[in-house]
Amino acid sequence: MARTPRNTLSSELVVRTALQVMETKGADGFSLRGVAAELGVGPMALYTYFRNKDDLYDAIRDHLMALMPPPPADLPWPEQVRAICRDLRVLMLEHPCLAQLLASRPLSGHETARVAEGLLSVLRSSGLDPETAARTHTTLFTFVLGATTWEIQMTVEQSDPDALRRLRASMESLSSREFPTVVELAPELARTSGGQQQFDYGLDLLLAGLTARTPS
Amino acid sequence: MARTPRNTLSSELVVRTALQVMETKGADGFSLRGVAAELGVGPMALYTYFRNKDDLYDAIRDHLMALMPPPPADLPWPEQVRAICRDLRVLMLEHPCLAQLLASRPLSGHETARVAEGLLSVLRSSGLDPETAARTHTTLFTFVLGATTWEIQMTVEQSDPDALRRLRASMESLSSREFPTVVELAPELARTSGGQQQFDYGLDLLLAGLTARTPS
DNA sequence: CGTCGTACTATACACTGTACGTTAGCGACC
DNA sequence: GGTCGCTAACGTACAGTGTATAGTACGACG
Repeated sequence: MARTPRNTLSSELVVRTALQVMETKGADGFSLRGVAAELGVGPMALYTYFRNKDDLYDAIRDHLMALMPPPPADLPWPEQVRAICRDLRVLMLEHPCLAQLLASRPLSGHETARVAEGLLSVLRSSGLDPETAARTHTTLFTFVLGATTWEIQMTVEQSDPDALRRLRASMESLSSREFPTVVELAPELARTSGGQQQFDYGLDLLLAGLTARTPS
Repeated sequence: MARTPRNTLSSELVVRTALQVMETKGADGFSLRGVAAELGVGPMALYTYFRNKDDLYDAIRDHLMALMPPPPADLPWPEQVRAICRDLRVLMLEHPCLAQLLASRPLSGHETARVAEGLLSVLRSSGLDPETAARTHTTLFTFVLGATTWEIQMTVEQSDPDALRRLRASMESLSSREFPTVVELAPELARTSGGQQQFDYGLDLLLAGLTARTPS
């Protein structure tokens, strides 16, 4: 057997390859065996560097979070918050698997902490007390997570013509007597869902509520 | 072979059993073979009623959405919105698999439309124009989805002592020089994340932003 | 040069979803 | 009442999955 020489692997290399496989085959088509094959290595070789698949997921997540730009200084704090949230959305859109990685596993890792530090310190230095800062952080994070996850979902779905056709069919099967508002607004919902405008609309609502409650 | 008599199955029965399996074994331990076994039937029997696993997922989702209570009338519209969002959160907490079912598949189905109709009609009759109503609906839905998905995630994680221990370890490994705010607020984050209070905090921000922009 | 730890391999197991072809129970019709 | 056809449920099979366990050869170090 043409045994691969030792020390050709490293956790860095495994993570990079895993990420590449994820972006190529999608998060669903991702498998340890696929990564191993890409590396020209047996499936069990990965277990030298990661305890299991979830462990590798965590590493990929942190690898992606490293791509988050630093928060822009020299702006009023609501604008800084807005920028961070937008940056996270953009990163998730560029790497759709990130959405699933963030939603399905608890946060951990150095780079993830770095991003949290950025947002939390802005909130704290804006005058929010510790509890409110923590609550606001969680609210903003889960908002971005939910909104962007949904946005990705929609765009994936609309790129599959078969699924799109079935979705249209199920929409048109709705009685406009039973669900008048849904039928009326279906075009609006389809048109507006997704996109930066939709995201900013929700983010603006949150920030408006937030600035309204902070003492001047 | 003791062949089971014909017409012992029905889509209703399959969905109910599938839901039961999901709540028993968790959404991850769910499998078609598990459902079939529970029904005392071969795996392929399910394909008479559902085209594939995703199709069954959609049916389960709609089955759960049927449990959403009707929106309470005779309240100012922001309170109606609040009630609907809270009801959806409660339903998701009672049936944790619902979170994944909502996040991973496009919406469809009769009961799902019923819920959407409830929220949309409140928004419309509050005076919002069609586009804003649609945007607001999407914002509220994705907020509830993100916040509650995260809440479920946290509670699941905190019930697994092994994962909890590793999470604490990774928290304590953070340098308080590099991440002072994260370290400072870690207790707050752990204490406040999850729970109705956290949910209501975010919901209040959204509603405050919303009422601030509606012409009296 | 010998030895030891470990990075990688091989094999195996218990699963998964589902494509394909078969069979038998039931309702309907003669 | 007997027969036929439809189709619900079956059995088999395949290509995958994650990972437990045991083995093997290579690189570094004494």
